[in-house]
Amino acid sequence: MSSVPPTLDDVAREARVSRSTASRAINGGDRVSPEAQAAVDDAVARLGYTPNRAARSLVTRRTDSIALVVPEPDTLVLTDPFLTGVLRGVTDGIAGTDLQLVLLLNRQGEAPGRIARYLGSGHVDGAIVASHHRRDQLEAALTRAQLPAVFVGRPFGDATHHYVDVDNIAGAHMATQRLVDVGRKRIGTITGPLDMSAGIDRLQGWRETLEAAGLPTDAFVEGDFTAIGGATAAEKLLDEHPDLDAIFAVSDLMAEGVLHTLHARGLRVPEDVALIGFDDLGVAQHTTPRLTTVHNPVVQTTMAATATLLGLLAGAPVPAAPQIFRPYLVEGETA
Amino acid sequence: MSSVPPTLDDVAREARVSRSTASRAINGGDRVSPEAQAAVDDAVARLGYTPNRAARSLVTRRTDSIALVVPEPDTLVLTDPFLTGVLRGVTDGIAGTDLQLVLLLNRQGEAPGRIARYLGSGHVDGAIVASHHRRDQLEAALTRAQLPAVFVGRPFGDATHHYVDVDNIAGAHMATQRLVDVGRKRIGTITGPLDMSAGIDRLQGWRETLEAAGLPTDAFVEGDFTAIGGATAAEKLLDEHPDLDAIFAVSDLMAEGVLHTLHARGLRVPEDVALIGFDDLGVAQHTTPRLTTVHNPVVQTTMAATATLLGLLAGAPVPAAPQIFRPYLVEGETA
DNA sequence: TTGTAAGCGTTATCAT
DNA sequence: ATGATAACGCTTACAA
Repeated sequence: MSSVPPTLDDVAREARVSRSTASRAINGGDRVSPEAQAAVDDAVARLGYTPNRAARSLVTRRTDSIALVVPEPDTLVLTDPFLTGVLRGVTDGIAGTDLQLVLLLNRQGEAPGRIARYLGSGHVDGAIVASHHRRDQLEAALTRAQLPAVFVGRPFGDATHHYVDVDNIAGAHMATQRLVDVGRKRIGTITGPLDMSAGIDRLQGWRETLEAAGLPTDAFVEGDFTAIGGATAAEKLLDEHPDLDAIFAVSDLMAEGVLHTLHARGLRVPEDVALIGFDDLGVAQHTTPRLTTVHNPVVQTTMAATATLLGLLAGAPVPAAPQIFRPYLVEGETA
Repeated sequence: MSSVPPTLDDVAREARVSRSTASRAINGGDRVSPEAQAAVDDAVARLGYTPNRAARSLVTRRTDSIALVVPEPDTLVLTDPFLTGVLRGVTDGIAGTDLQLVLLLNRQGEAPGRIARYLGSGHVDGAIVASHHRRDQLEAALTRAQLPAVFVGRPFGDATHHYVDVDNIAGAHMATQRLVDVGRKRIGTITGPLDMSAGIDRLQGWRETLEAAGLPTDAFVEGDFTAIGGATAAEKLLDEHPDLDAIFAVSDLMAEGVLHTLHARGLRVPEDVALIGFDDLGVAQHTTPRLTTVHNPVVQTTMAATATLLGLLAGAPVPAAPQIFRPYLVEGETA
């Protein structure tokens, strides 16, 4: 009942072995006699011993923890189902391991660099990066720190970073093609942030599809992946292009906002304006009318990223190419 | 460009001072000459030095990190806006500090005790516990470990743990009273898990209000805070009590499920059955019709919990009583 | 198989 | 104000 936690020395004393033997018994038990092993196990149980990670990490140079980095300037993203999916993917991905998850979020009005500094100072063995913007200097920091890392979503720099992604271009193509197929001629889009690869790629998918169909590609407004942002962008888009008969909002949250704007303007969906979203992470099923969308396998994607990171940490050979997951169209009532 | 990170010794050498002086200069700079300070600052910048936390923590016996513990057996809670709010509250609460956040989630089908063990072994300086169930032995583990901790939501054991809470009884009262006020006579409830204090308290608030109004308190079914669970519970509730003219679902997610069930049965809301939820964390505004609910100030509550924890860590005097935040009714179209 | 001893990178104590 | 020096709790050669 002492106030200070027991140390390895205490265990060794209790088990009447040397500290080294105790250590060996505790870590896998290689080269320890059955008797010693039993004695140590006993002592550990009696004392309620649990190794001091700081001390261990000091000598092993491992921390047994990984970071989930979300360098998102907007705290509201926490509300985004995408992030929830990422979190889920990472926790599922490290289930069964002894790894701890350290959450590195950008903080309200905080000087940049804190995250980079943290990553650089050996407090974690590796990192999963999600919701990554072009401007944050994470990629450079990661390279500098030589920290094993896997991005969820294609990073920007030279192809030195590992990543896993959903095929955003294909997804945007599916969505846009659907609108073309149902006979829409004037198809606008509300993009994601254009400093994120998901934003860029989905815009590209939309544009290429329209070009292939011989339709105009001038109607787009940049959005921010939030519902309110989607509503606002829709106002702008409709003001500039009142003749639109379809909108592809590249996230369901934004599509929800668009729905709101369309409703406010008395436009019927899909009769007047067809609408299609992207993500299918729970939001689409709950809108009225139910949103047609493109399923984004985030959990799967993030689990793959985590698996890759674990491989990296284990010294596995570097995978040749990134894993790219395929999205698919989900029928709703809006397109 | 060496592969190993620079150590304090490197800095000291570079700055031409002793390691002790370097250390002092880095930590607050008490009792260091301006020259020495400058030299060290310079060296730190040149070398890109950042202290090794493990080493530091080994001697200071602090880890500069706190845990957010979510001992929730169901991984799906990650989707719950409540959790999102908690996460938000904690990150906001530690903004401006140097604290790191370690996320401790229950993992799919994992032996219990891992979290307790982790908390007990000095890897974090303190903990915020949310979504706590009676059965998990966290409280005991926390006491045993003498780890500073603050619960978000009243814990069960003897009153030894700090906590912050929303006044669930009052919130449930507001909701139920509203239903009474609009003339409903047969008011059922879908409770939260009854091994959680939020579940227990909201049920109590409902019951007391009905008793005071001279109405029956037999119509309740236990729910699980999820939308699907809410839908299922509503089926059961309506089967058992077809005469209900109002339902209080103690979370908006569950209320959403109830809405679905009512709709499926051709019951109009609020004409046939009035409905009121609890939380107001984004869900209520997006249902059709818009849900009447009770605002739950989670972010605020969790920030308070975090502030309390920081105080504890700083050795502040123990607050006499838990902070209890007050919910309030939010008008919608369903009651 | 076991134990001895040497660090891992910091901070803290105590002379100077 | 500064600098030796001794911990902190652990793992890991290396020797026995």
